Amino acid sequence: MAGPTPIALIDCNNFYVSCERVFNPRLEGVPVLVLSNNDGCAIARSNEVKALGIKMGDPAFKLRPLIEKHGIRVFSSNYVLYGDMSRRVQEALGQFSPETECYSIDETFMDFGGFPHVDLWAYGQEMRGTVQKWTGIPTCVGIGPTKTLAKLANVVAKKNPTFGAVCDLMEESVRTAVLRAFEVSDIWGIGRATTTKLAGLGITTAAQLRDLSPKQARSMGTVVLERTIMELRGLPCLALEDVAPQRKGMACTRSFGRVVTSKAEMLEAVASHASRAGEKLRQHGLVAGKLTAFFHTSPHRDYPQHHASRVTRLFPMSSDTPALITAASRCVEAAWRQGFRYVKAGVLLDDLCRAEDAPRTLFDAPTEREAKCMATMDSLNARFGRGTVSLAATGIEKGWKLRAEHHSPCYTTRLAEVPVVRA
DNA sequence: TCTGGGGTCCTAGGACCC
DNA sequence: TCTGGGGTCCTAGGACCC
Repeated sequence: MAGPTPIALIDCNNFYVSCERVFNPRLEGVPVLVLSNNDGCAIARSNEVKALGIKMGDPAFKLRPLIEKHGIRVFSSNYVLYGDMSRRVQEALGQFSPETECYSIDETFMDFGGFPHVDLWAYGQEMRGTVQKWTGIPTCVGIGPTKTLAKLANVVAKKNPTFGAVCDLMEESVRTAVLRAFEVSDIWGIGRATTTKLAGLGITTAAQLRDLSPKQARSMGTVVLERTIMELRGLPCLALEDVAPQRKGMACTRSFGRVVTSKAEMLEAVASHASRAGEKLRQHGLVAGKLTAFFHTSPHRDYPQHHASRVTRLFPMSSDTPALITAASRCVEAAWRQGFRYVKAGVLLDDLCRAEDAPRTLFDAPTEREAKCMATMDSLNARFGRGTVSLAATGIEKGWKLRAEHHSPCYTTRLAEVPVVRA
């Protein structure tokens, strides 16, 4: 009888930092930090930066002294570049398994079943080598009988150099030894709240959690915790999803580059988010049935706080920018309260479905003309750059737009920014 | 001065029904 | 004194992830 199917997780090391380094080799060996949108906080750190004690999510303004002292190279996040590099990594991985699940921008689950005579550790190394050669991105590989164990193995491969960047936990005895030394808070699916609860039971290692009775887990947590325990025991509860499921919601939200206090500016900002949301819907061939607009003050400040949010149905379901802007503006008008210092706003879309599956109504006959108009706008913006054509409601000045002061070039997707090699 | 953005899943509780 | 039992559907909020 065949054993359990090995699942591999390949994860790019410090992905955003590695992307910047591919095109700027001088960043090799020096501390590099990538900031979130609005240059707000740390979201990717080179090993040198991690060694300085800088944590994920640390606010940038608090890091300024460290940045200067250690000459940390700082970048605004460049999602166009990272997205394109991710696509290239995926392409390189395709040849190593017929079944892969692109789990996030820098992680892929792969079914390693079906080649039982292959040394999985060596196979993992070969895969890493190929990705490195094709894209310049360094990776680590974790292998185990379940997704949770593959994730865990990947963390071990990253942290513990003795594994040589590939950690295979298919062997029960190796697994037990590793689980005993693995902190429960580092397990996939165990966050802060659960860690605290488990600590109350004296559970601090992965091995202890594995040995907790699923019944007890169910009573103190949820079915999610119960599944994690089964997965730690090597019994798969989470399937490899090689076809991406239909997405259920979509969000376009941004912090402002500065505080917003006027309704006129809020209407502009929310109209802009609605406009981007429309573009995203059309890109995916989707329509939405529900729209939420929200805005709020900064929870980190002492000012009077206000969180505003309104939901509205879209009927008929739509991806039409003017329709979304109208709905979003109504929400803002209804929720607006003067006298607060707002720092963030957004538009959320729910009840998504494919445009062709949307229920018809008696009154949505004229959509063809609108669809044509949107298609024309999208193609102009694709050809000449985002924002070439936009609705007046989204504003002209956009003084509230976010900051990005350390942006690297779009090396791989914008012709004018392709790197030039001089002889 | 200054703290991201975009997702998923699960549960409890209310409304409603027979 | 003393007010059923069992469904469904929906939503808000929590927890977690990258």
